[in-house]
Amino acid sequence: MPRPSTPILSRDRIRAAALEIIDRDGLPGLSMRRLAAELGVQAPSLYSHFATKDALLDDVCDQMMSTVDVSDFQKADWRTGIRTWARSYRAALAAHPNIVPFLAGGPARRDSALRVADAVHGGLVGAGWPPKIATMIGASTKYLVLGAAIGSFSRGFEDDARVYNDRYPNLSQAHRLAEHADEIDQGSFELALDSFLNGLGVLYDSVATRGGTP
Amino acid sequence: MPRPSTPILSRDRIRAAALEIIDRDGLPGLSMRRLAAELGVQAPSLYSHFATKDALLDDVCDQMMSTVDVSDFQKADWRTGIRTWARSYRAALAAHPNIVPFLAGGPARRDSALRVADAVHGGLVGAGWPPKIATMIGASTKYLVLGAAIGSFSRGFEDDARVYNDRYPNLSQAHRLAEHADEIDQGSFELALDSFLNGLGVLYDSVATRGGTP
DNA sequence: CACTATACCTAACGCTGTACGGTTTACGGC
DNA sequence: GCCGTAAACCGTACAGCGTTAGGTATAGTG
Repeated sequence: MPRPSTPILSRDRIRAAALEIIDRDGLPGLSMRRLAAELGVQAPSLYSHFATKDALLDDVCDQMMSTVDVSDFQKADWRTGIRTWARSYRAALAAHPNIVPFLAGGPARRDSALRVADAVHGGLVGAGWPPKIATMIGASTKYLVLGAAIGSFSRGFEDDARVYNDRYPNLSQAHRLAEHADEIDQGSFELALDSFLNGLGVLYDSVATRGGTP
Repeated sequence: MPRPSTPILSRDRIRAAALEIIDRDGLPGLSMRRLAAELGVQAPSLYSHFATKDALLDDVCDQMMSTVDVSDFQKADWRTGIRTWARSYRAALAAHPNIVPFLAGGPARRDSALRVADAVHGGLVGAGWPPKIATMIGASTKYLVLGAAIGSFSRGFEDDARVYNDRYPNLSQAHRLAEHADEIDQGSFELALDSFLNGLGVLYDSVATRGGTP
């Protein structure tokens, strides 16, 4: 079966199938053969559309990042800009947590990542932050989002209460974390974001160079 | 060459060699065969000491986490407790950044991780934080540290200035980030930690149940 | 001195990413 | 309408992966 009359594959279809497998079976569950099988095709055929597996994963990540919203840096004050950015960023990663370890490792040279970095830095400097600090605020926020996406805190604990009772008296309730994992993870993220922004507010008053939107 | 008169391998030696390879060649650079070769041994021999590769990596992580310092939760106020914990945590990860994606993915059921979680939660509750918020503070801090360790912000940018100038005006200086990567990453982490703690201070005054060390 | 557990070995299985070359079809130019 | 080229599949194959099974000689134990 050589070249088919209407193409079976397309970059979009491959991307979508790959993301589906990753969501369902985890990052190690994705192999080129399994992906190909799911698409009704042989593994090497995928290489007509993507140079390597990593290139495919890069593309999947790029697609995810395109939903990150940095528009508030131009429409609102810097706090709202950061908040909207961070929340949409986290939401994008939380929707596909299994790919985050790959995404986090890769460089920021992808187009969509640069688009975001540009908007963030521009927004902060425009609001009066010194460039050096603006860079660090961008980095800090990224840390928070990546960390929240990669290390679902609550899911790390066993459900079995007996593990904790004897030796870790302060963790006597830890086995119940898993039940409310999502709420706790989300609450922790919001707490961190709020506290971070509050703390930045104090700094802003002492270093901002011109009166942007405080 | 069957059983040697004096053992060639030991869990310690294997762990150390594995970490060395990971630091030098990255996480994908570690294979059981290469590790064995470096130890002057055949790959299956390693399975006399570790059940699987993941078990070995778990052990490496556990060893790294043993240097995390939570003693200030008992010796000082909660801010200092968090600060010392977060800094030693970050330092432990920054010393071996290549293993962080694995470490972050794994569960928190390892002994050293539970020891830390217990001390953190106990320290915060003891200082007057409501248990629910104490949990979230622990999670938030972990997010920050993991994110800072996994996503070295500055290293994500190309050195080539031309990449940015045309399309990303706000990133005109981005190519110089790599030069000062370490300082910027450290500075960003400290900025986030400071702001986070400052923000928490405000919250503390309104929710703490008894007057710990404010 | 015999017995067993240990700590290495070799061989092999099924899996991985991917390079190669073959085959048929779709498409643009004459 | 024919032809050359590029595209999009196929099958085969290779090196390397984690891991299992079974062999062998030594160390330690009764």
